[in-house]
Amino acid sequence: MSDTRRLQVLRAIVEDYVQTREPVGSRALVERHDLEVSPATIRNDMAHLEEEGLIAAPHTSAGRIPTDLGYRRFVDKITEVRPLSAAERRAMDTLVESADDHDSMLEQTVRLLAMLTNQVAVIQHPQRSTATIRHIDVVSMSPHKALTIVILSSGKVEQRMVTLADAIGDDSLHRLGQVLSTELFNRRTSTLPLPVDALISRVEPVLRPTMAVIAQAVETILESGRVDRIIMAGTANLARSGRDLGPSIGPILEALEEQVVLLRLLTEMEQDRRGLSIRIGHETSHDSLVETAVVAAEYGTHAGAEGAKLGVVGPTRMDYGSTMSAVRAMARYLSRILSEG
Amino acid sequence: MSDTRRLQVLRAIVEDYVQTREPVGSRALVERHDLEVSPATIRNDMAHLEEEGLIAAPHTSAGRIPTDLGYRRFVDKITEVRPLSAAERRAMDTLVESADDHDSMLEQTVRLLAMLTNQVAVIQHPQRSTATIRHIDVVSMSPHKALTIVILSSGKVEQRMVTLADAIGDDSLHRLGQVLSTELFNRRTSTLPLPVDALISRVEPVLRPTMAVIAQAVETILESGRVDRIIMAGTANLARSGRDLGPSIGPILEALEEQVVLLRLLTEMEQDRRGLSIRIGHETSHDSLVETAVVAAEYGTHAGAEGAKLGVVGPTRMDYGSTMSAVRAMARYLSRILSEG
DNA sequence: AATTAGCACTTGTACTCATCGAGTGCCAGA
DNA sequence: TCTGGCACTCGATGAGTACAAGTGCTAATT
Repeated sequence: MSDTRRLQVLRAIVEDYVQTREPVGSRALVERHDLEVSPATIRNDMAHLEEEGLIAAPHTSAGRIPTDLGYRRFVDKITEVRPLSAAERRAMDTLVESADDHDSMLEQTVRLLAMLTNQVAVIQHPQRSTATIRHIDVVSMSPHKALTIVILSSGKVEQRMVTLADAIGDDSLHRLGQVLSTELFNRRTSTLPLPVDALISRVEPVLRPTMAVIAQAVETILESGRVDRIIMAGTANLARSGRDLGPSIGPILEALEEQVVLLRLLTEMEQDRRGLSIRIGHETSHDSLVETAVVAAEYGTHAGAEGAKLGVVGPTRMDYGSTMSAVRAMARYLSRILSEG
Repeated sequence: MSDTRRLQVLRAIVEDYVQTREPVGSRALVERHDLEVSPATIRNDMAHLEEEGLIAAPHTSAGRIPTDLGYRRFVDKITEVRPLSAAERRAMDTLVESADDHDSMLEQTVRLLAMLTNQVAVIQHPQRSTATIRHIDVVSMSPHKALTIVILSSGKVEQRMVTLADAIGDDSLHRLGQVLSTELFNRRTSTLPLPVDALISRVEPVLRPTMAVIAQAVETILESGRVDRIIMAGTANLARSGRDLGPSIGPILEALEEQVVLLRLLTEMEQDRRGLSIRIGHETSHDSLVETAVVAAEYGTHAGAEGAKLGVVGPTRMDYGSTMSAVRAMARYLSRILSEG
């Protein structure tokens, strides 16, 4: 009773099903793959696999399809992470050229990932906790409006408009910015609250109410940096693989738009030894995602530090091999670019 | 031959069809609306309307459904822009609270609009041509990296990372920022190219190569401001109204992700006397949007100036009355907030 | 012990055919 | 100008049938 053949059968079932999107039977299996045994033998193996819960038959007289568990074993034990094709690598290299600012970098990345995988791609904004304050600027916009701008070591630029009680001149505002810059330089964004009183005492009395307002704004900016965000691309691909997802693409889109769900999922997911995190079907523990799988990888961190993830969301019936390779390559590529500068 | 009754019939057909999504027949019509005539009379009217191309029968023995032209007349001649409900108004008022920076303001707006209308909402980033430069900052990020930041009068903040050949100190970079700020203050973003040579001559020789790089970055930033962008929300709503759009929601999503299409469409659309722009079905002159309608309105401009638009995209079979009112109210509301500061 | 051939059985799919009902168009009459 | 009546069209629905794919099991084979 060769145990290895069973795995071979499972592999064949997954591959065929992924390709044809139809339940696969014993006859077709021996024909398409060079298993040197008869259909009857395969049937026995399939019966075993079914007992183990790795495959299931939608109807008595239909072939078998992999269960979530079946995909899981396939992913864990069988499939190899495929190397990237030349074309894919080339596509990635064009990315760096259009790398303007930090945000659009992420945006380009997620688009490319969506294109490469033909699926919905998502990327998490990097956690900001390790970033430090690089510079703070206060610019007058109108007599009673000022824009507070915080520049972080990660290259991210945050802004917030504040309303001032008094009309303050451009110069004075600018000075406030300088004070804030000096006082808070290199401070971790995660260490809150700010020493607002100390900051206020650094400026002459007439500016103090204004300083209070602006320090408050800075604090709000830093505060808001804690809630993560997600960028998404390729939702149209969802529709394309619509047949795989039943008529239920509505709920899926909703779940994706509801960034909270995805964020929690992404942060919960733990990387395996290959540097990938995968959740299949019910493993997502979210009802509207039972027919989808999430493949993700961390980026931007050197071993250990808590990092943000990027990945794709697609039907459980997806080509795991190439998806996994694309996601991992993308994560590595982005990490490299980000660390380079 | 009361012409007004015909319009009444058209209105009834549109309203019933929008509500029931089923072809509406003469009998149902007289029952549901208090037209004080017999079905036969209605049939005559319908025959006329069909001749005019306002309605059509999917099959010989089915009721009628409005054509694009029918919707068009309905929108132009019949429907009234409904006032907002109290709940809707309340929802809008909560918006201003979460109004952090400029970008997230737009983002919140488009989300709210999507929620209110249960449709896909889009918003165009404001044209920047009338904006002026408010402040420019150069911040050192690492020995050979600097972040160039441009703050515009519209409240928008743009950034770009540049690589420096020489290692330049924080102070020197800051001075470059000051020079740029002073020289370019209040300059229109649309007047390019920059007087790069003049700028360079303003700083001591040792900083000149650096200034060249940074001036170039500023120019790139201003340049890129010309291409508009679109923010979208509520794509999940597309799926919900899937039955109205046939199985074709894939192409629609693609067209929406392809921002160019939508951008051109939005800018082409002209406002009618009610302050609304509407394109129905084929009027969008885009194949994958033949089953959709776009309702948009300008925002952020005081009479005449070229402005950006916001709007929704939904099935032609939509509730035009409430959609129109929501879009217009949203545009006005946003305009007010933006002008207030 | 593993494999195979054969066979009865299940069940979803495709197809045909008849029926039904909603709705029309048109004509004749009010 | 409107209305009642009527013949006609055509999609939807449901029943019945044949078919094909695929299984599980048993008995024979290696």
